[in-house]
Amino acid sequence: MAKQVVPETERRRRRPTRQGTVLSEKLIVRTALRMLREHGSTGLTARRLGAALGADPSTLYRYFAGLDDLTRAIGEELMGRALDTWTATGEWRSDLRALGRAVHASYLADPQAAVLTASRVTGRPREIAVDETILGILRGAGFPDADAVVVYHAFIDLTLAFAALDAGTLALTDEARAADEEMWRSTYAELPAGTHPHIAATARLLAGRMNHSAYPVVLDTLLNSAAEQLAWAHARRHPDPADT
Amino acid sequence: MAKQVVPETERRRRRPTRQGTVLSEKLIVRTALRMLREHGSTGLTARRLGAALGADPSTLYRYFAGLDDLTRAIGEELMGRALDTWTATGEWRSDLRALGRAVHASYLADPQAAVLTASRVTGRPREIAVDETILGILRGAGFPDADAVVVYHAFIDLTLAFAALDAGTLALTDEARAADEEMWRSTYAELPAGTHPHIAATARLLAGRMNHSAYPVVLDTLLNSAAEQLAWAHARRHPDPADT
DNA sequence: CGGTTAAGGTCAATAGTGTTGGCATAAGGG
DNA sequence: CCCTTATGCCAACACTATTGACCTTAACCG
Repeated sequence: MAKQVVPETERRRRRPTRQGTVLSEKLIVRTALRMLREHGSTGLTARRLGAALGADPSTLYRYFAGLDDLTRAIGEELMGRALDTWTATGEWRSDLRALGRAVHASYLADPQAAVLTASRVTGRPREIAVDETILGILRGAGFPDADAVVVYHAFIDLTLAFAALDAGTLALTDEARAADEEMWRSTYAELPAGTHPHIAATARLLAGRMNHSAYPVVLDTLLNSAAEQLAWAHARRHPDPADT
Repeated sequence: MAKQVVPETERRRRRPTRQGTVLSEKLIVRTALRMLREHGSTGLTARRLGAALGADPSTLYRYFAGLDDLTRAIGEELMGRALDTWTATGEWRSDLRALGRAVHASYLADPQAAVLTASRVTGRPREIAVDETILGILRGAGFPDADAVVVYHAFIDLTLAFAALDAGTLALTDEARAADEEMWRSTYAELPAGTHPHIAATARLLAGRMNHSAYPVVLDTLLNSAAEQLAWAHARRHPDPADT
């Protein structure tokens, strides 16, 4: 059984569960997100999700090919949320910055889910929509296709990579985070200047920095570099007589 | 049992296993890396590792507090390998670039292990050594402490984030990768120009790009930006009369 | 409406997982 | 050479994802 999953759009009969709830992909994904929030990034199990839905765990396999498939659907949901909070202004740089931050923020809003999904390509509609949007912004700004593709690649990978990394620290349980911070204080902050002069000298500054994400800083350097690249490409096509 | 683990340095008695092998932290970590390479990033299990070592699975708990602890030790091993392949030249930019690439390469050399460890801070000696080295390069180059900390933070997070992301695609089993690439061709490459004009227009270029890592490109933009920052900081302290 | 079909629910079972308490044996210090 | 105890093994527990068989009932067609 459960070999083939009926696509959500062709689903016809909706039999209520023994406990009364009527299932749907959306309900399952939303419940899964809640489970992740409540029980941590390893707390999403078929049994637990089934119990929360008032359904047998095996029922999930009528909607998803496996937990892996469900995971991709969760990622798609996060991408969709990011796209929904974003609006275009027409200025390519601020549009890209806003879009990157929206994706990053959307993942960080559900860190436990982000940990599971950020490094996976889903190939689902809203993810494709994000890609199309980014390429559209770049090409609309005048980037030659070859340059647009390079910037697009760096932009999307950078954003997802930081989403995964930053979500990782947020997703720790309170307990684990406390242990981590304690570890930090007891090792990094206490290193003797004799063996580790540079860490010792900057320990105070480090403590203030490491709590924040480096994503905004790196994103801006990428956008700056892209802007220069665009200027060159433009100059090459419309040479300024004063430059010769 | 297994509540407290004896530190490797204080280990005295080494009783051979029933099948003759003599255990050690190093041997366990190396064997774990092999298991990951052979069986994928989810293929490291206590039972399997025990079998490969010729020991009972529970014996592992005499060496590590849990599989989680073992995972951190694996990350530490990858960091150490990166540091071993790197040598300083004294030129801060090329040193940083080489170090970043060494870490990135070390993780990608064991992608399945990298997936498990790249987003975790171990706090172990060789990881700290890498941090100390980076800060040393930056401060030695003349970066004021505040700037050095910002660049350090961006540098290390960028490197680890891309290591995790890029390892993720490399770590897929041949089967899963084939499915992924097929998915890519059947969705992205086939999107009609009507609904997704920008992806359609650049599909060929994208296919060539997405196989490579965006890390080198982004790393260089970060180093360029840092160099400018350094020039400004330097100019502020030694104003050039010609600039006024 | 009434009959038929199969979607979509449940149940039970399989083969795996991390982890721990209890026990035994042999290594190495005194 | 004896004693202690570190370090190995065994058995058990409470989990996990997933599947095949079964059964109920929703929805379509005449």
